[in-house]
Amino acid sequence: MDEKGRSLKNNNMEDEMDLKRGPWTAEEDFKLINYIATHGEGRWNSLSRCAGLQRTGKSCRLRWLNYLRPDVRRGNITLEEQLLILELHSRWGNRWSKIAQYLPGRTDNEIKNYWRTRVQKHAKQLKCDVNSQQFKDTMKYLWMPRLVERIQSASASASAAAAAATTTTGSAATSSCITTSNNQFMTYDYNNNNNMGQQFGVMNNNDYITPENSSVAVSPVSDLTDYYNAPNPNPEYYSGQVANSYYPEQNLVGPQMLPENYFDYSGLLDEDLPAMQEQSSLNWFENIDGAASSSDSLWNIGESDEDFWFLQQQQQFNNNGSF
DNA sequence: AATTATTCCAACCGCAGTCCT
DNA sequence: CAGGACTGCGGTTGGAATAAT
Repeated sequence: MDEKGRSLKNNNMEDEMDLKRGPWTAEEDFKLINYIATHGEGRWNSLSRCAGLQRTGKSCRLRWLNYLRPDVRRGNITLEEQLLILELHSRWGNRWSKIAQYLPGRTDNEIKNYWRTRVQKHAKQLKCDVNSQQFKDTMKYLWMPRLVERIQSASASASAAAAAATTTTGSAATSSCITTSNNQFMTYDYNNNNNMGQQFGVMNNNDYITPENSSVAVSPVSDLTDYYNAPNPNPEYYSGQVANSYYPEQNLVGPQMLPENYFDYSGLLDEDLPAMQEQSSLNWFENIDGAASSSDSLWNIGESDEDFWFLQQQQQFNNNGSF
């Protein structure tokens, strides 16, 4: 047995050597970092030997990728990251590495852990299977809109604070926009009290350029309120048929038909994702971190309140058969 | 304060696909 | 082309930390 009490199955020649398992020591980390700094990564088995580590190549690779790599982003998963994880998981399922590609600095392992510990926990609390339609609907119609609401709330607070700090006397923001690196944006219409009023959509950067012309902004854009309130140019945009084309695995007809102004991610297209990746970071995550820190995680801080709220909503759903 | 339960996450495993000789 | 080595992925485990009793 190893340090963690696991049985040591020898499935290749390397394991028959006296290789170390279990937690890495600082000395081992140091050796690995130094070696990679000099020689680069890859060829993990030989790397392990050459670096003087009594570890399998696999173990070295994992340690480097999940922990030691300089661009590994540590700390709580932000609200925005949670939102993206939920969205991408609904799209791709347990394709953790694929999902991780769109959360710069986050590892597949971390996302997988997040899903198992946080999301599955809530499915358990609701006494439903994490893969059930009920839970998927709950995520789509309750959690994700709720997350957007919280994100917008946090960004609105940040904007207000920033405005106060600069003693700017602009008009009151009635809506807020988070733009991403390319042409993704999330918006919440504060004139619409319906939680389902949030949307994901696509706009060109030409349409909205942030004050700093940065790739990202969390800023009041009251002048865009009309834009968001305007009838959608494509009426089918919100139709069940269109929704079904984005969520083909779900039969969104009848009682499961999407509510009007449902929480729509249709603007987040697969072909947009590589562009997001190219930006090397989803700056909107970075930008909102400070603002979101007070409500760091839906499932962390204030968790009991969220749980209560969530269970209430779920109960309502159970009573009414709809949200 | 002590004990028990729960949560979190680093590290492991087996498997499948790819690369190399 | 075959077979072994390597790499990457998703699933699982178990110990440390934290919360609840």
